[in-house]
Amino acid sequence: MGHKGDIAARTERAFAVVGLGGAGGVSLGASMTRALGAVGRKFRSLGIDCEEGLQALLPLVKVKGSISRGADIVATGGSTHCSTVLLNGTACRYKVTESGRRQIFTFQYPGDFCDLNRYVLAESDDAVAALSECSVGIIRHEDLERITRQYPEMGQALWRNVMVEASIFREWLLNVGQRPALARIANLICEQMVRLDAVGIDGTVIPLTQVDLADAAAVSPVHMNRTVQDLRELGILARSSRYIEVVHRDRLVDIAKFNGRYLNIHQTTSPWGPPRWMSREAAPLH
Amino acid sequence: MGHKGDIAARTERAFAVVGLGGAGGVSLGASMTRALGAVGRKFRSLGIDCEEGLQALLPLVKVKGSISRGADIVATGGSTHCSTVLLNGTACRYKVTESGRRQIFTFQYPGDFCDLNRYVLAESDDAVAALSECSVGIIRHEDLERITRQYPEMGQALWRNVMVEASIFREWLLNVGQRPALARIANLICEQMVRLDAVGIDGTVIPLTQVDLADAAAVSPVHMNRTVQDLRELGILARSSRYIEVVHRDRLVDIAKFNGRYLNIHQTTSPWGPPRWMSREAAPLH
DNA sequence: CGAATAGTTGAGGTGGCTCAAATTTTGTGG
DNA sequence: CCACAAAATTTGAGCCACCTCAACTATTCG
Repeated sequence: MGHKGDIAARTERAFAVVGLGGAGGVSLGASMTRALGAVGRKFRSLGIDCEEGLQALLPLVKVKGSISRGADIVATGGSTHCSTVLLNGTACRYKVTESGRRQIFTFQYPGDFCDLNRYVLAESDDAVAALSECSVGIIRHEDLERITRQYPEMGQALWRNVMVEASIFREWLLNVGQRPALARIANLICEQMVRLDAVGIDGTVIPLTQVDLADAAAVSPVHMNRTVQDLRELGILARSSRYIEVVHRDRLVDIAKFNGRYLNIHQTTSPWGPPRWMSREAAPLH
Repeated sequence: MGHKGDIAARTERAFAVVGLGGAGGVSLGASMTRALGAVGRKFRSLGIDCEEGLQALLPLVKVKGSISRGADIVATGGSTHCSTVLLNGTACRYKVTESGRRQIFTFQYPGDFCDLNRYVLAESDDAVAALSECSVGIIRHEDLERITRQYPEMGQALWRNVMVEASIFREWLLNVGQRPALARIANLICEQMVRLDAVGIDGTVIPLTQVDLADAAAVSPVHMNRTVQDLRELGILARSSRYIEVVHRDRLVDIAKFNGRYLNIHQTTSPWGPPRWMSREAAPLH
């Protein structure tokens, strides 16, 4: 308990000092600290408690700048010498068919790596687009290499990160392939709640439009809209525009029959209580 | 050219000698050599040319035995101290919804690792089932660890393997989410052709039933059947039972608008000519 | 040769799609 | 702060790709 907060605090402090060297103004410094803090939280959600490694890694993240909604953060294509981290905002990984239809593979939140696959594979045919104003950082592959050599736990975290991503793809495939629209959409929303909470963002407010969700759930925007309205009438979602607001978590989890084990989240930074979402036939606690 | 065959030959020799110690009878020995050879071909398809590493790895693969169609090779659940390799037969990775619907995530062929994710993640909620009589081998995680420490290239190969798997999941999600049944099924079949060829198995004969394919493409068995019949009438598939036989590769690739880049296959063991499937808007060759 | 599995066929139903237009919300420049 | 443009959401209507159910046939295997 005290332990968690402890590490978080030390992590942020480390950044304020090392990352910015005390040079920036108050406002920039604060936002930077918060931004890099997301990376720290992400690592913690992966079950890594290697403060030293984190302190070594984070100063190597160079803030690259801001990208506006609709623009690509990472484009299709060949290898690069560095990888991208989302520091602020919401993004999505996607691909487009020959006939122009877009499928979103995963949503990305602060702390998420955008193109770790390129670190290994060089060639990649998917892209990452900003779904809101985003700020991103980059880290050079050689730096990443050095860190993982020096702090094996950090390398493990990256492995886990990749594995969890793959696990998300599989769950989505199950979701899109086998569940009817309502359950499918409910599942999708549940996942976003949990993942947002895991990096310390309030999961009841999901920063995605209905159109974004439609491309993720593989339903038409029209049908997404109708389903959202159904969920509102059930008292589960709130009447909000440009984002989804969950007002009745439990009932949503119930409709979805959601089980978040596939996310492999180890610890939660969420101040919104214990991870109830794991409830369903989850942990062998007693 | 000569190079390829060279390595393959040496690999097989290494096995016959090291793996079996010259102890087994002719028939068992030969099938063993062939089985482990698949693992070698798999590594080569990943673009790894580390013969030493392979020679070190392969003797550590213990043949575990035979599993019959329908049975699970790897069940849902917690961590193990070893990973499983498919040596012979066809398998699939899958998961089932709360309402009993099955989604297949990928098909697996000789040489494929079944549960590399458990090496990293401990917990995994998907399973691997045999789709034919399968023989599998196991390798202990500590051995894997030693090998990858000693031969970094081998570790790279495992990374790549995981990344390519994830890439397949994404493509399938695009496929299931955004393409109509005919194109979807054509894509699916194209992928199997290419992947089989890549490990030296004739890709024109795909060892999958229509039911298996249906659970992968997320269409009902009835609709799969009707689509297969359509493809037959187009002269693309042959009239065959319990497997799919492709008689007109190019036309299938054309219907699918298939582009196999996402498979990241580096070299091909296939004696059936150059990888034409890569043709479509593929490499910047000239 | 029977039992099981895989494939085939017909008929009827529907979940979700497309098209198209209206309305609301948000962002932008003046 | 307003007016306009752009983006997001909403609504209605018609339709069709694919589904389910159910029975029948062909194949495989013990």
